[in-house]
Amino acid sequence: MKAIAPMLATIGKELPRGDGWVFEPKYDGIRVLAYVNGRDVALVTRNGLDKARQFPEIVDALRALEQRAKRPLVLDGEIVAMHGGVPARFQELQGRMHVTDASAIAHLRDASPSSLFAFDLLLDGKKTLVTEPWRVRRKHLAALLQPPGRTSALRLSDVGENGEAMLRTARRNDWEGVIAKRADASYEPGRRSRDWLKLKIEHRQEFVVGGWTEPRNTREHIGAILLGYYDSNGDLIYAGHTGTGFTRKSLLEMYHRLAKLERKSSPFTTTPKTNERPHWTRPSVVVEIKFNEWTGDGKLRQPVFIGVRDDKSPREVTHEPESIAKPAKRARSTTRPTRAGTKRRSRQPNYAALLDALTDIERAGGDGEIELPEGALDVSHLDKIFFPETKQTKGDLMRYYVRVAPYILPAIADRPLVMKRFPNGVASKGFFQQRAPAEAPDTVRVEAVADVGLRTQDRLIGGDLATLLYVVQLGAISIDPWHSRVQSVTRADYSIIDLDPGPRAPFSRVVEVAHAVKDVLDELHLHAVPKTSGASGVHIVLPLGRGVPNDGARTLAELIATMVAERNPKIATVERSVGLRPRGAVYVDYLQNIRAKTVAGVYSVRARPGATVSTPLRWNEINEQLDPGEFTMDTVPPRIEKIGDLWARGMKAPNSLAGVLTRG
DNA sequence: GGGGCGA
DNA sequence: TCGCCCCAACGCGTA
DNA sequence: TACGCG
Ligand SMILES: [Mn+2]
Ligand SMILES: [Mn+2]
Repeated sequence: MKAIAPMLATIGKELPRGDGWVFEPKYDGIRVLAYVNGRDVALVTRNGLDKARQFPEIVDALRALEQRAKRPLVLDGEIVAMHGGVPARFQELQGRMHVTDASAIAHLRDASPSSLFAFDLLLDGKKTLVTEPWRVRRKHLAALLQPPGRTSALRLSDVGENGEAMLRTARRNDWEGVIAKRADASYEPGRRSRDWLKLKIEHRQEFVVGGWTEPRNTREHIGAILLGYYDSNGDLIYAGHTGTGFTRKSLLEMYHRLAKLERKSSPFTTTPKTNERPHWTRPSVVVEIKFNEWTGDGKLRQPVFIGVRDDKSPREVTHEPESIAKPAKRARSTTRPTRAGTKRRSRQPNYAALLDALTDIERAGGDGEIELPEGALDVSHLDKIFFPETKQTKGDLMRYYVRVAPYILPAIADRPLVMKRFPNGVASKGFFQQRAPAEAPDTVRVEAVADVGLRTQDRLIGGDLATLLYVVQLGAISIDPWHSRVQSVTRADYSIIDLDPGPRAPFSRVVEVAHAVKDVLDELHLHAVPKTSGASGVHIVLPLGRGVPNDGARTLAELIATMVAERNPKIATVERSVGLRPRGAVYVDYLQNIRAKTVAGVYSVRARPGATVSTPLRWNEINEQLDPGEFTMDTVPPRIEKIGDLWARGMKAPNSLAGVLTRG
């Protein structure tokens, strides 16, 4: 098949007036022409690269189309990352653009699926459609893709006649913009035509990277990349620099990419002055940049790195004219001045005084400093609502952990902590953090913990009050400790049977399975502490002696879990495939007993409405009346006062594994 | 929540 | 000074 | 060796 160059759009400055225009979303992905015949599928980018290998699901869909149509086809469209069944932003495609490893491609196909949104048809069998008006081509395309697939990797692009409405939808859904097309226009391969208008609602375009600057402080590899575009004389004009928008990974990738291209002299016609020491490169990497506006002197305001584009050649990168975007409005600041907190002195942890100090700080504006046995700790935003349903604040959470400190601290002593942080409360999205922040005060315990490979990673280690309250200050709601201690991360000191109710399993089913576990434990002469998970499950935890490797803990849990599942196949399963589990069964998960895996620790609050707590139980409390929702931040401290620390009591004596082993 | 970064 | 952005990633069982 | 799972 002969290669065709795609038709290109001109930047539109306003919505075109008059009839005869149609409007499509500006899909935010990779523009490709799809060549399909009985033998082959090619997905050719504007740069002439074939991306078929990277997007097998699209190739399969096109093959299936060819099987039905039984004729060669050439489609024009955009490869778009899909997120929850709807088109996502270009960033989501990043991970797939450059992958060449076959197994990685196969994995990504499901992990981050993509679709080809077809918006034009250039060849239909022997019939060339490029000279036909858009209207006719669209009709052929729609007929070809009948019925329109909604879940497939090949979809018909949206189109509408109402430009205003399409633009509103675009703004609401955070699209990049809208493409206006003349309904009676033919397809002009390779031309940037005025019959297609690109209406951009945000400032975004490609730039050529001409170098990078040294990082400052704790930043790694690269401070900022230096950006430019070509003017009509072929001069590379410096347009600004940006260091935001990178993940740790994309920053490292950019560094590797640029380091290979380093050269002595600046590629810019006029060498820019940079804040940090510059490194110059051959101008061959093209990046997509989002920015607020062009400044008066032709620089970018607030540029943000979006991704690398290898589907555009550097020479194509020019200063694109303004479209219909307006500079984003500055959001009003919501922070308020900080106030000095109450300072108190104590060598011993004086819990009552600490509770008072936290209350004072919360009432006095939320920010302050507390005095702990390990030293001072800054806290802030204690008045922020973390649990909207119950109106409990970050201060409430911190006071809870102070109250249970005598019980939770020994339980997490020497254990690496994984944080799931919710700086804005349970209603907003949280994020995991493994690494100890570089800026952690030296009152908190940070240690270099051996990784799986030959490296180490700085992690927070539990056991003291400063570290506990520091992670809460960072927005961690639950406390998630490793099953092993820093002294010996390869050896677990407890083994966990994790009862996870399936979607249709009531809590009473969990109770039944917990009983079944208890029966097996009794038979094997093992003892364990049951606790609510704080969510909808139960954890049953067996203390181990020293010297049990992680896989020993797993094997023990596996043995018990398997026996439980075999004896109670209707209500308990160890089947890992969700689809194969019996309806309403409880998943008896023994696979949490693995290095660096965590379950919510004992006495940990969970990031769920109601601030429920993972609470140790007496076996006789596990009955039909048990309601895990009763154990909350408010009810657990008085419960401990009343019945004591069931965890410490139950975990004191390690199990003897002799009986288990002799059993075969 | 807090640091790096841009402006 | 403010606004924006990032902040993880793997071993296992099954086929 | 790949895929789904937590
Ligand atoms: Mn669980
Ligand atoms: Mn689980």
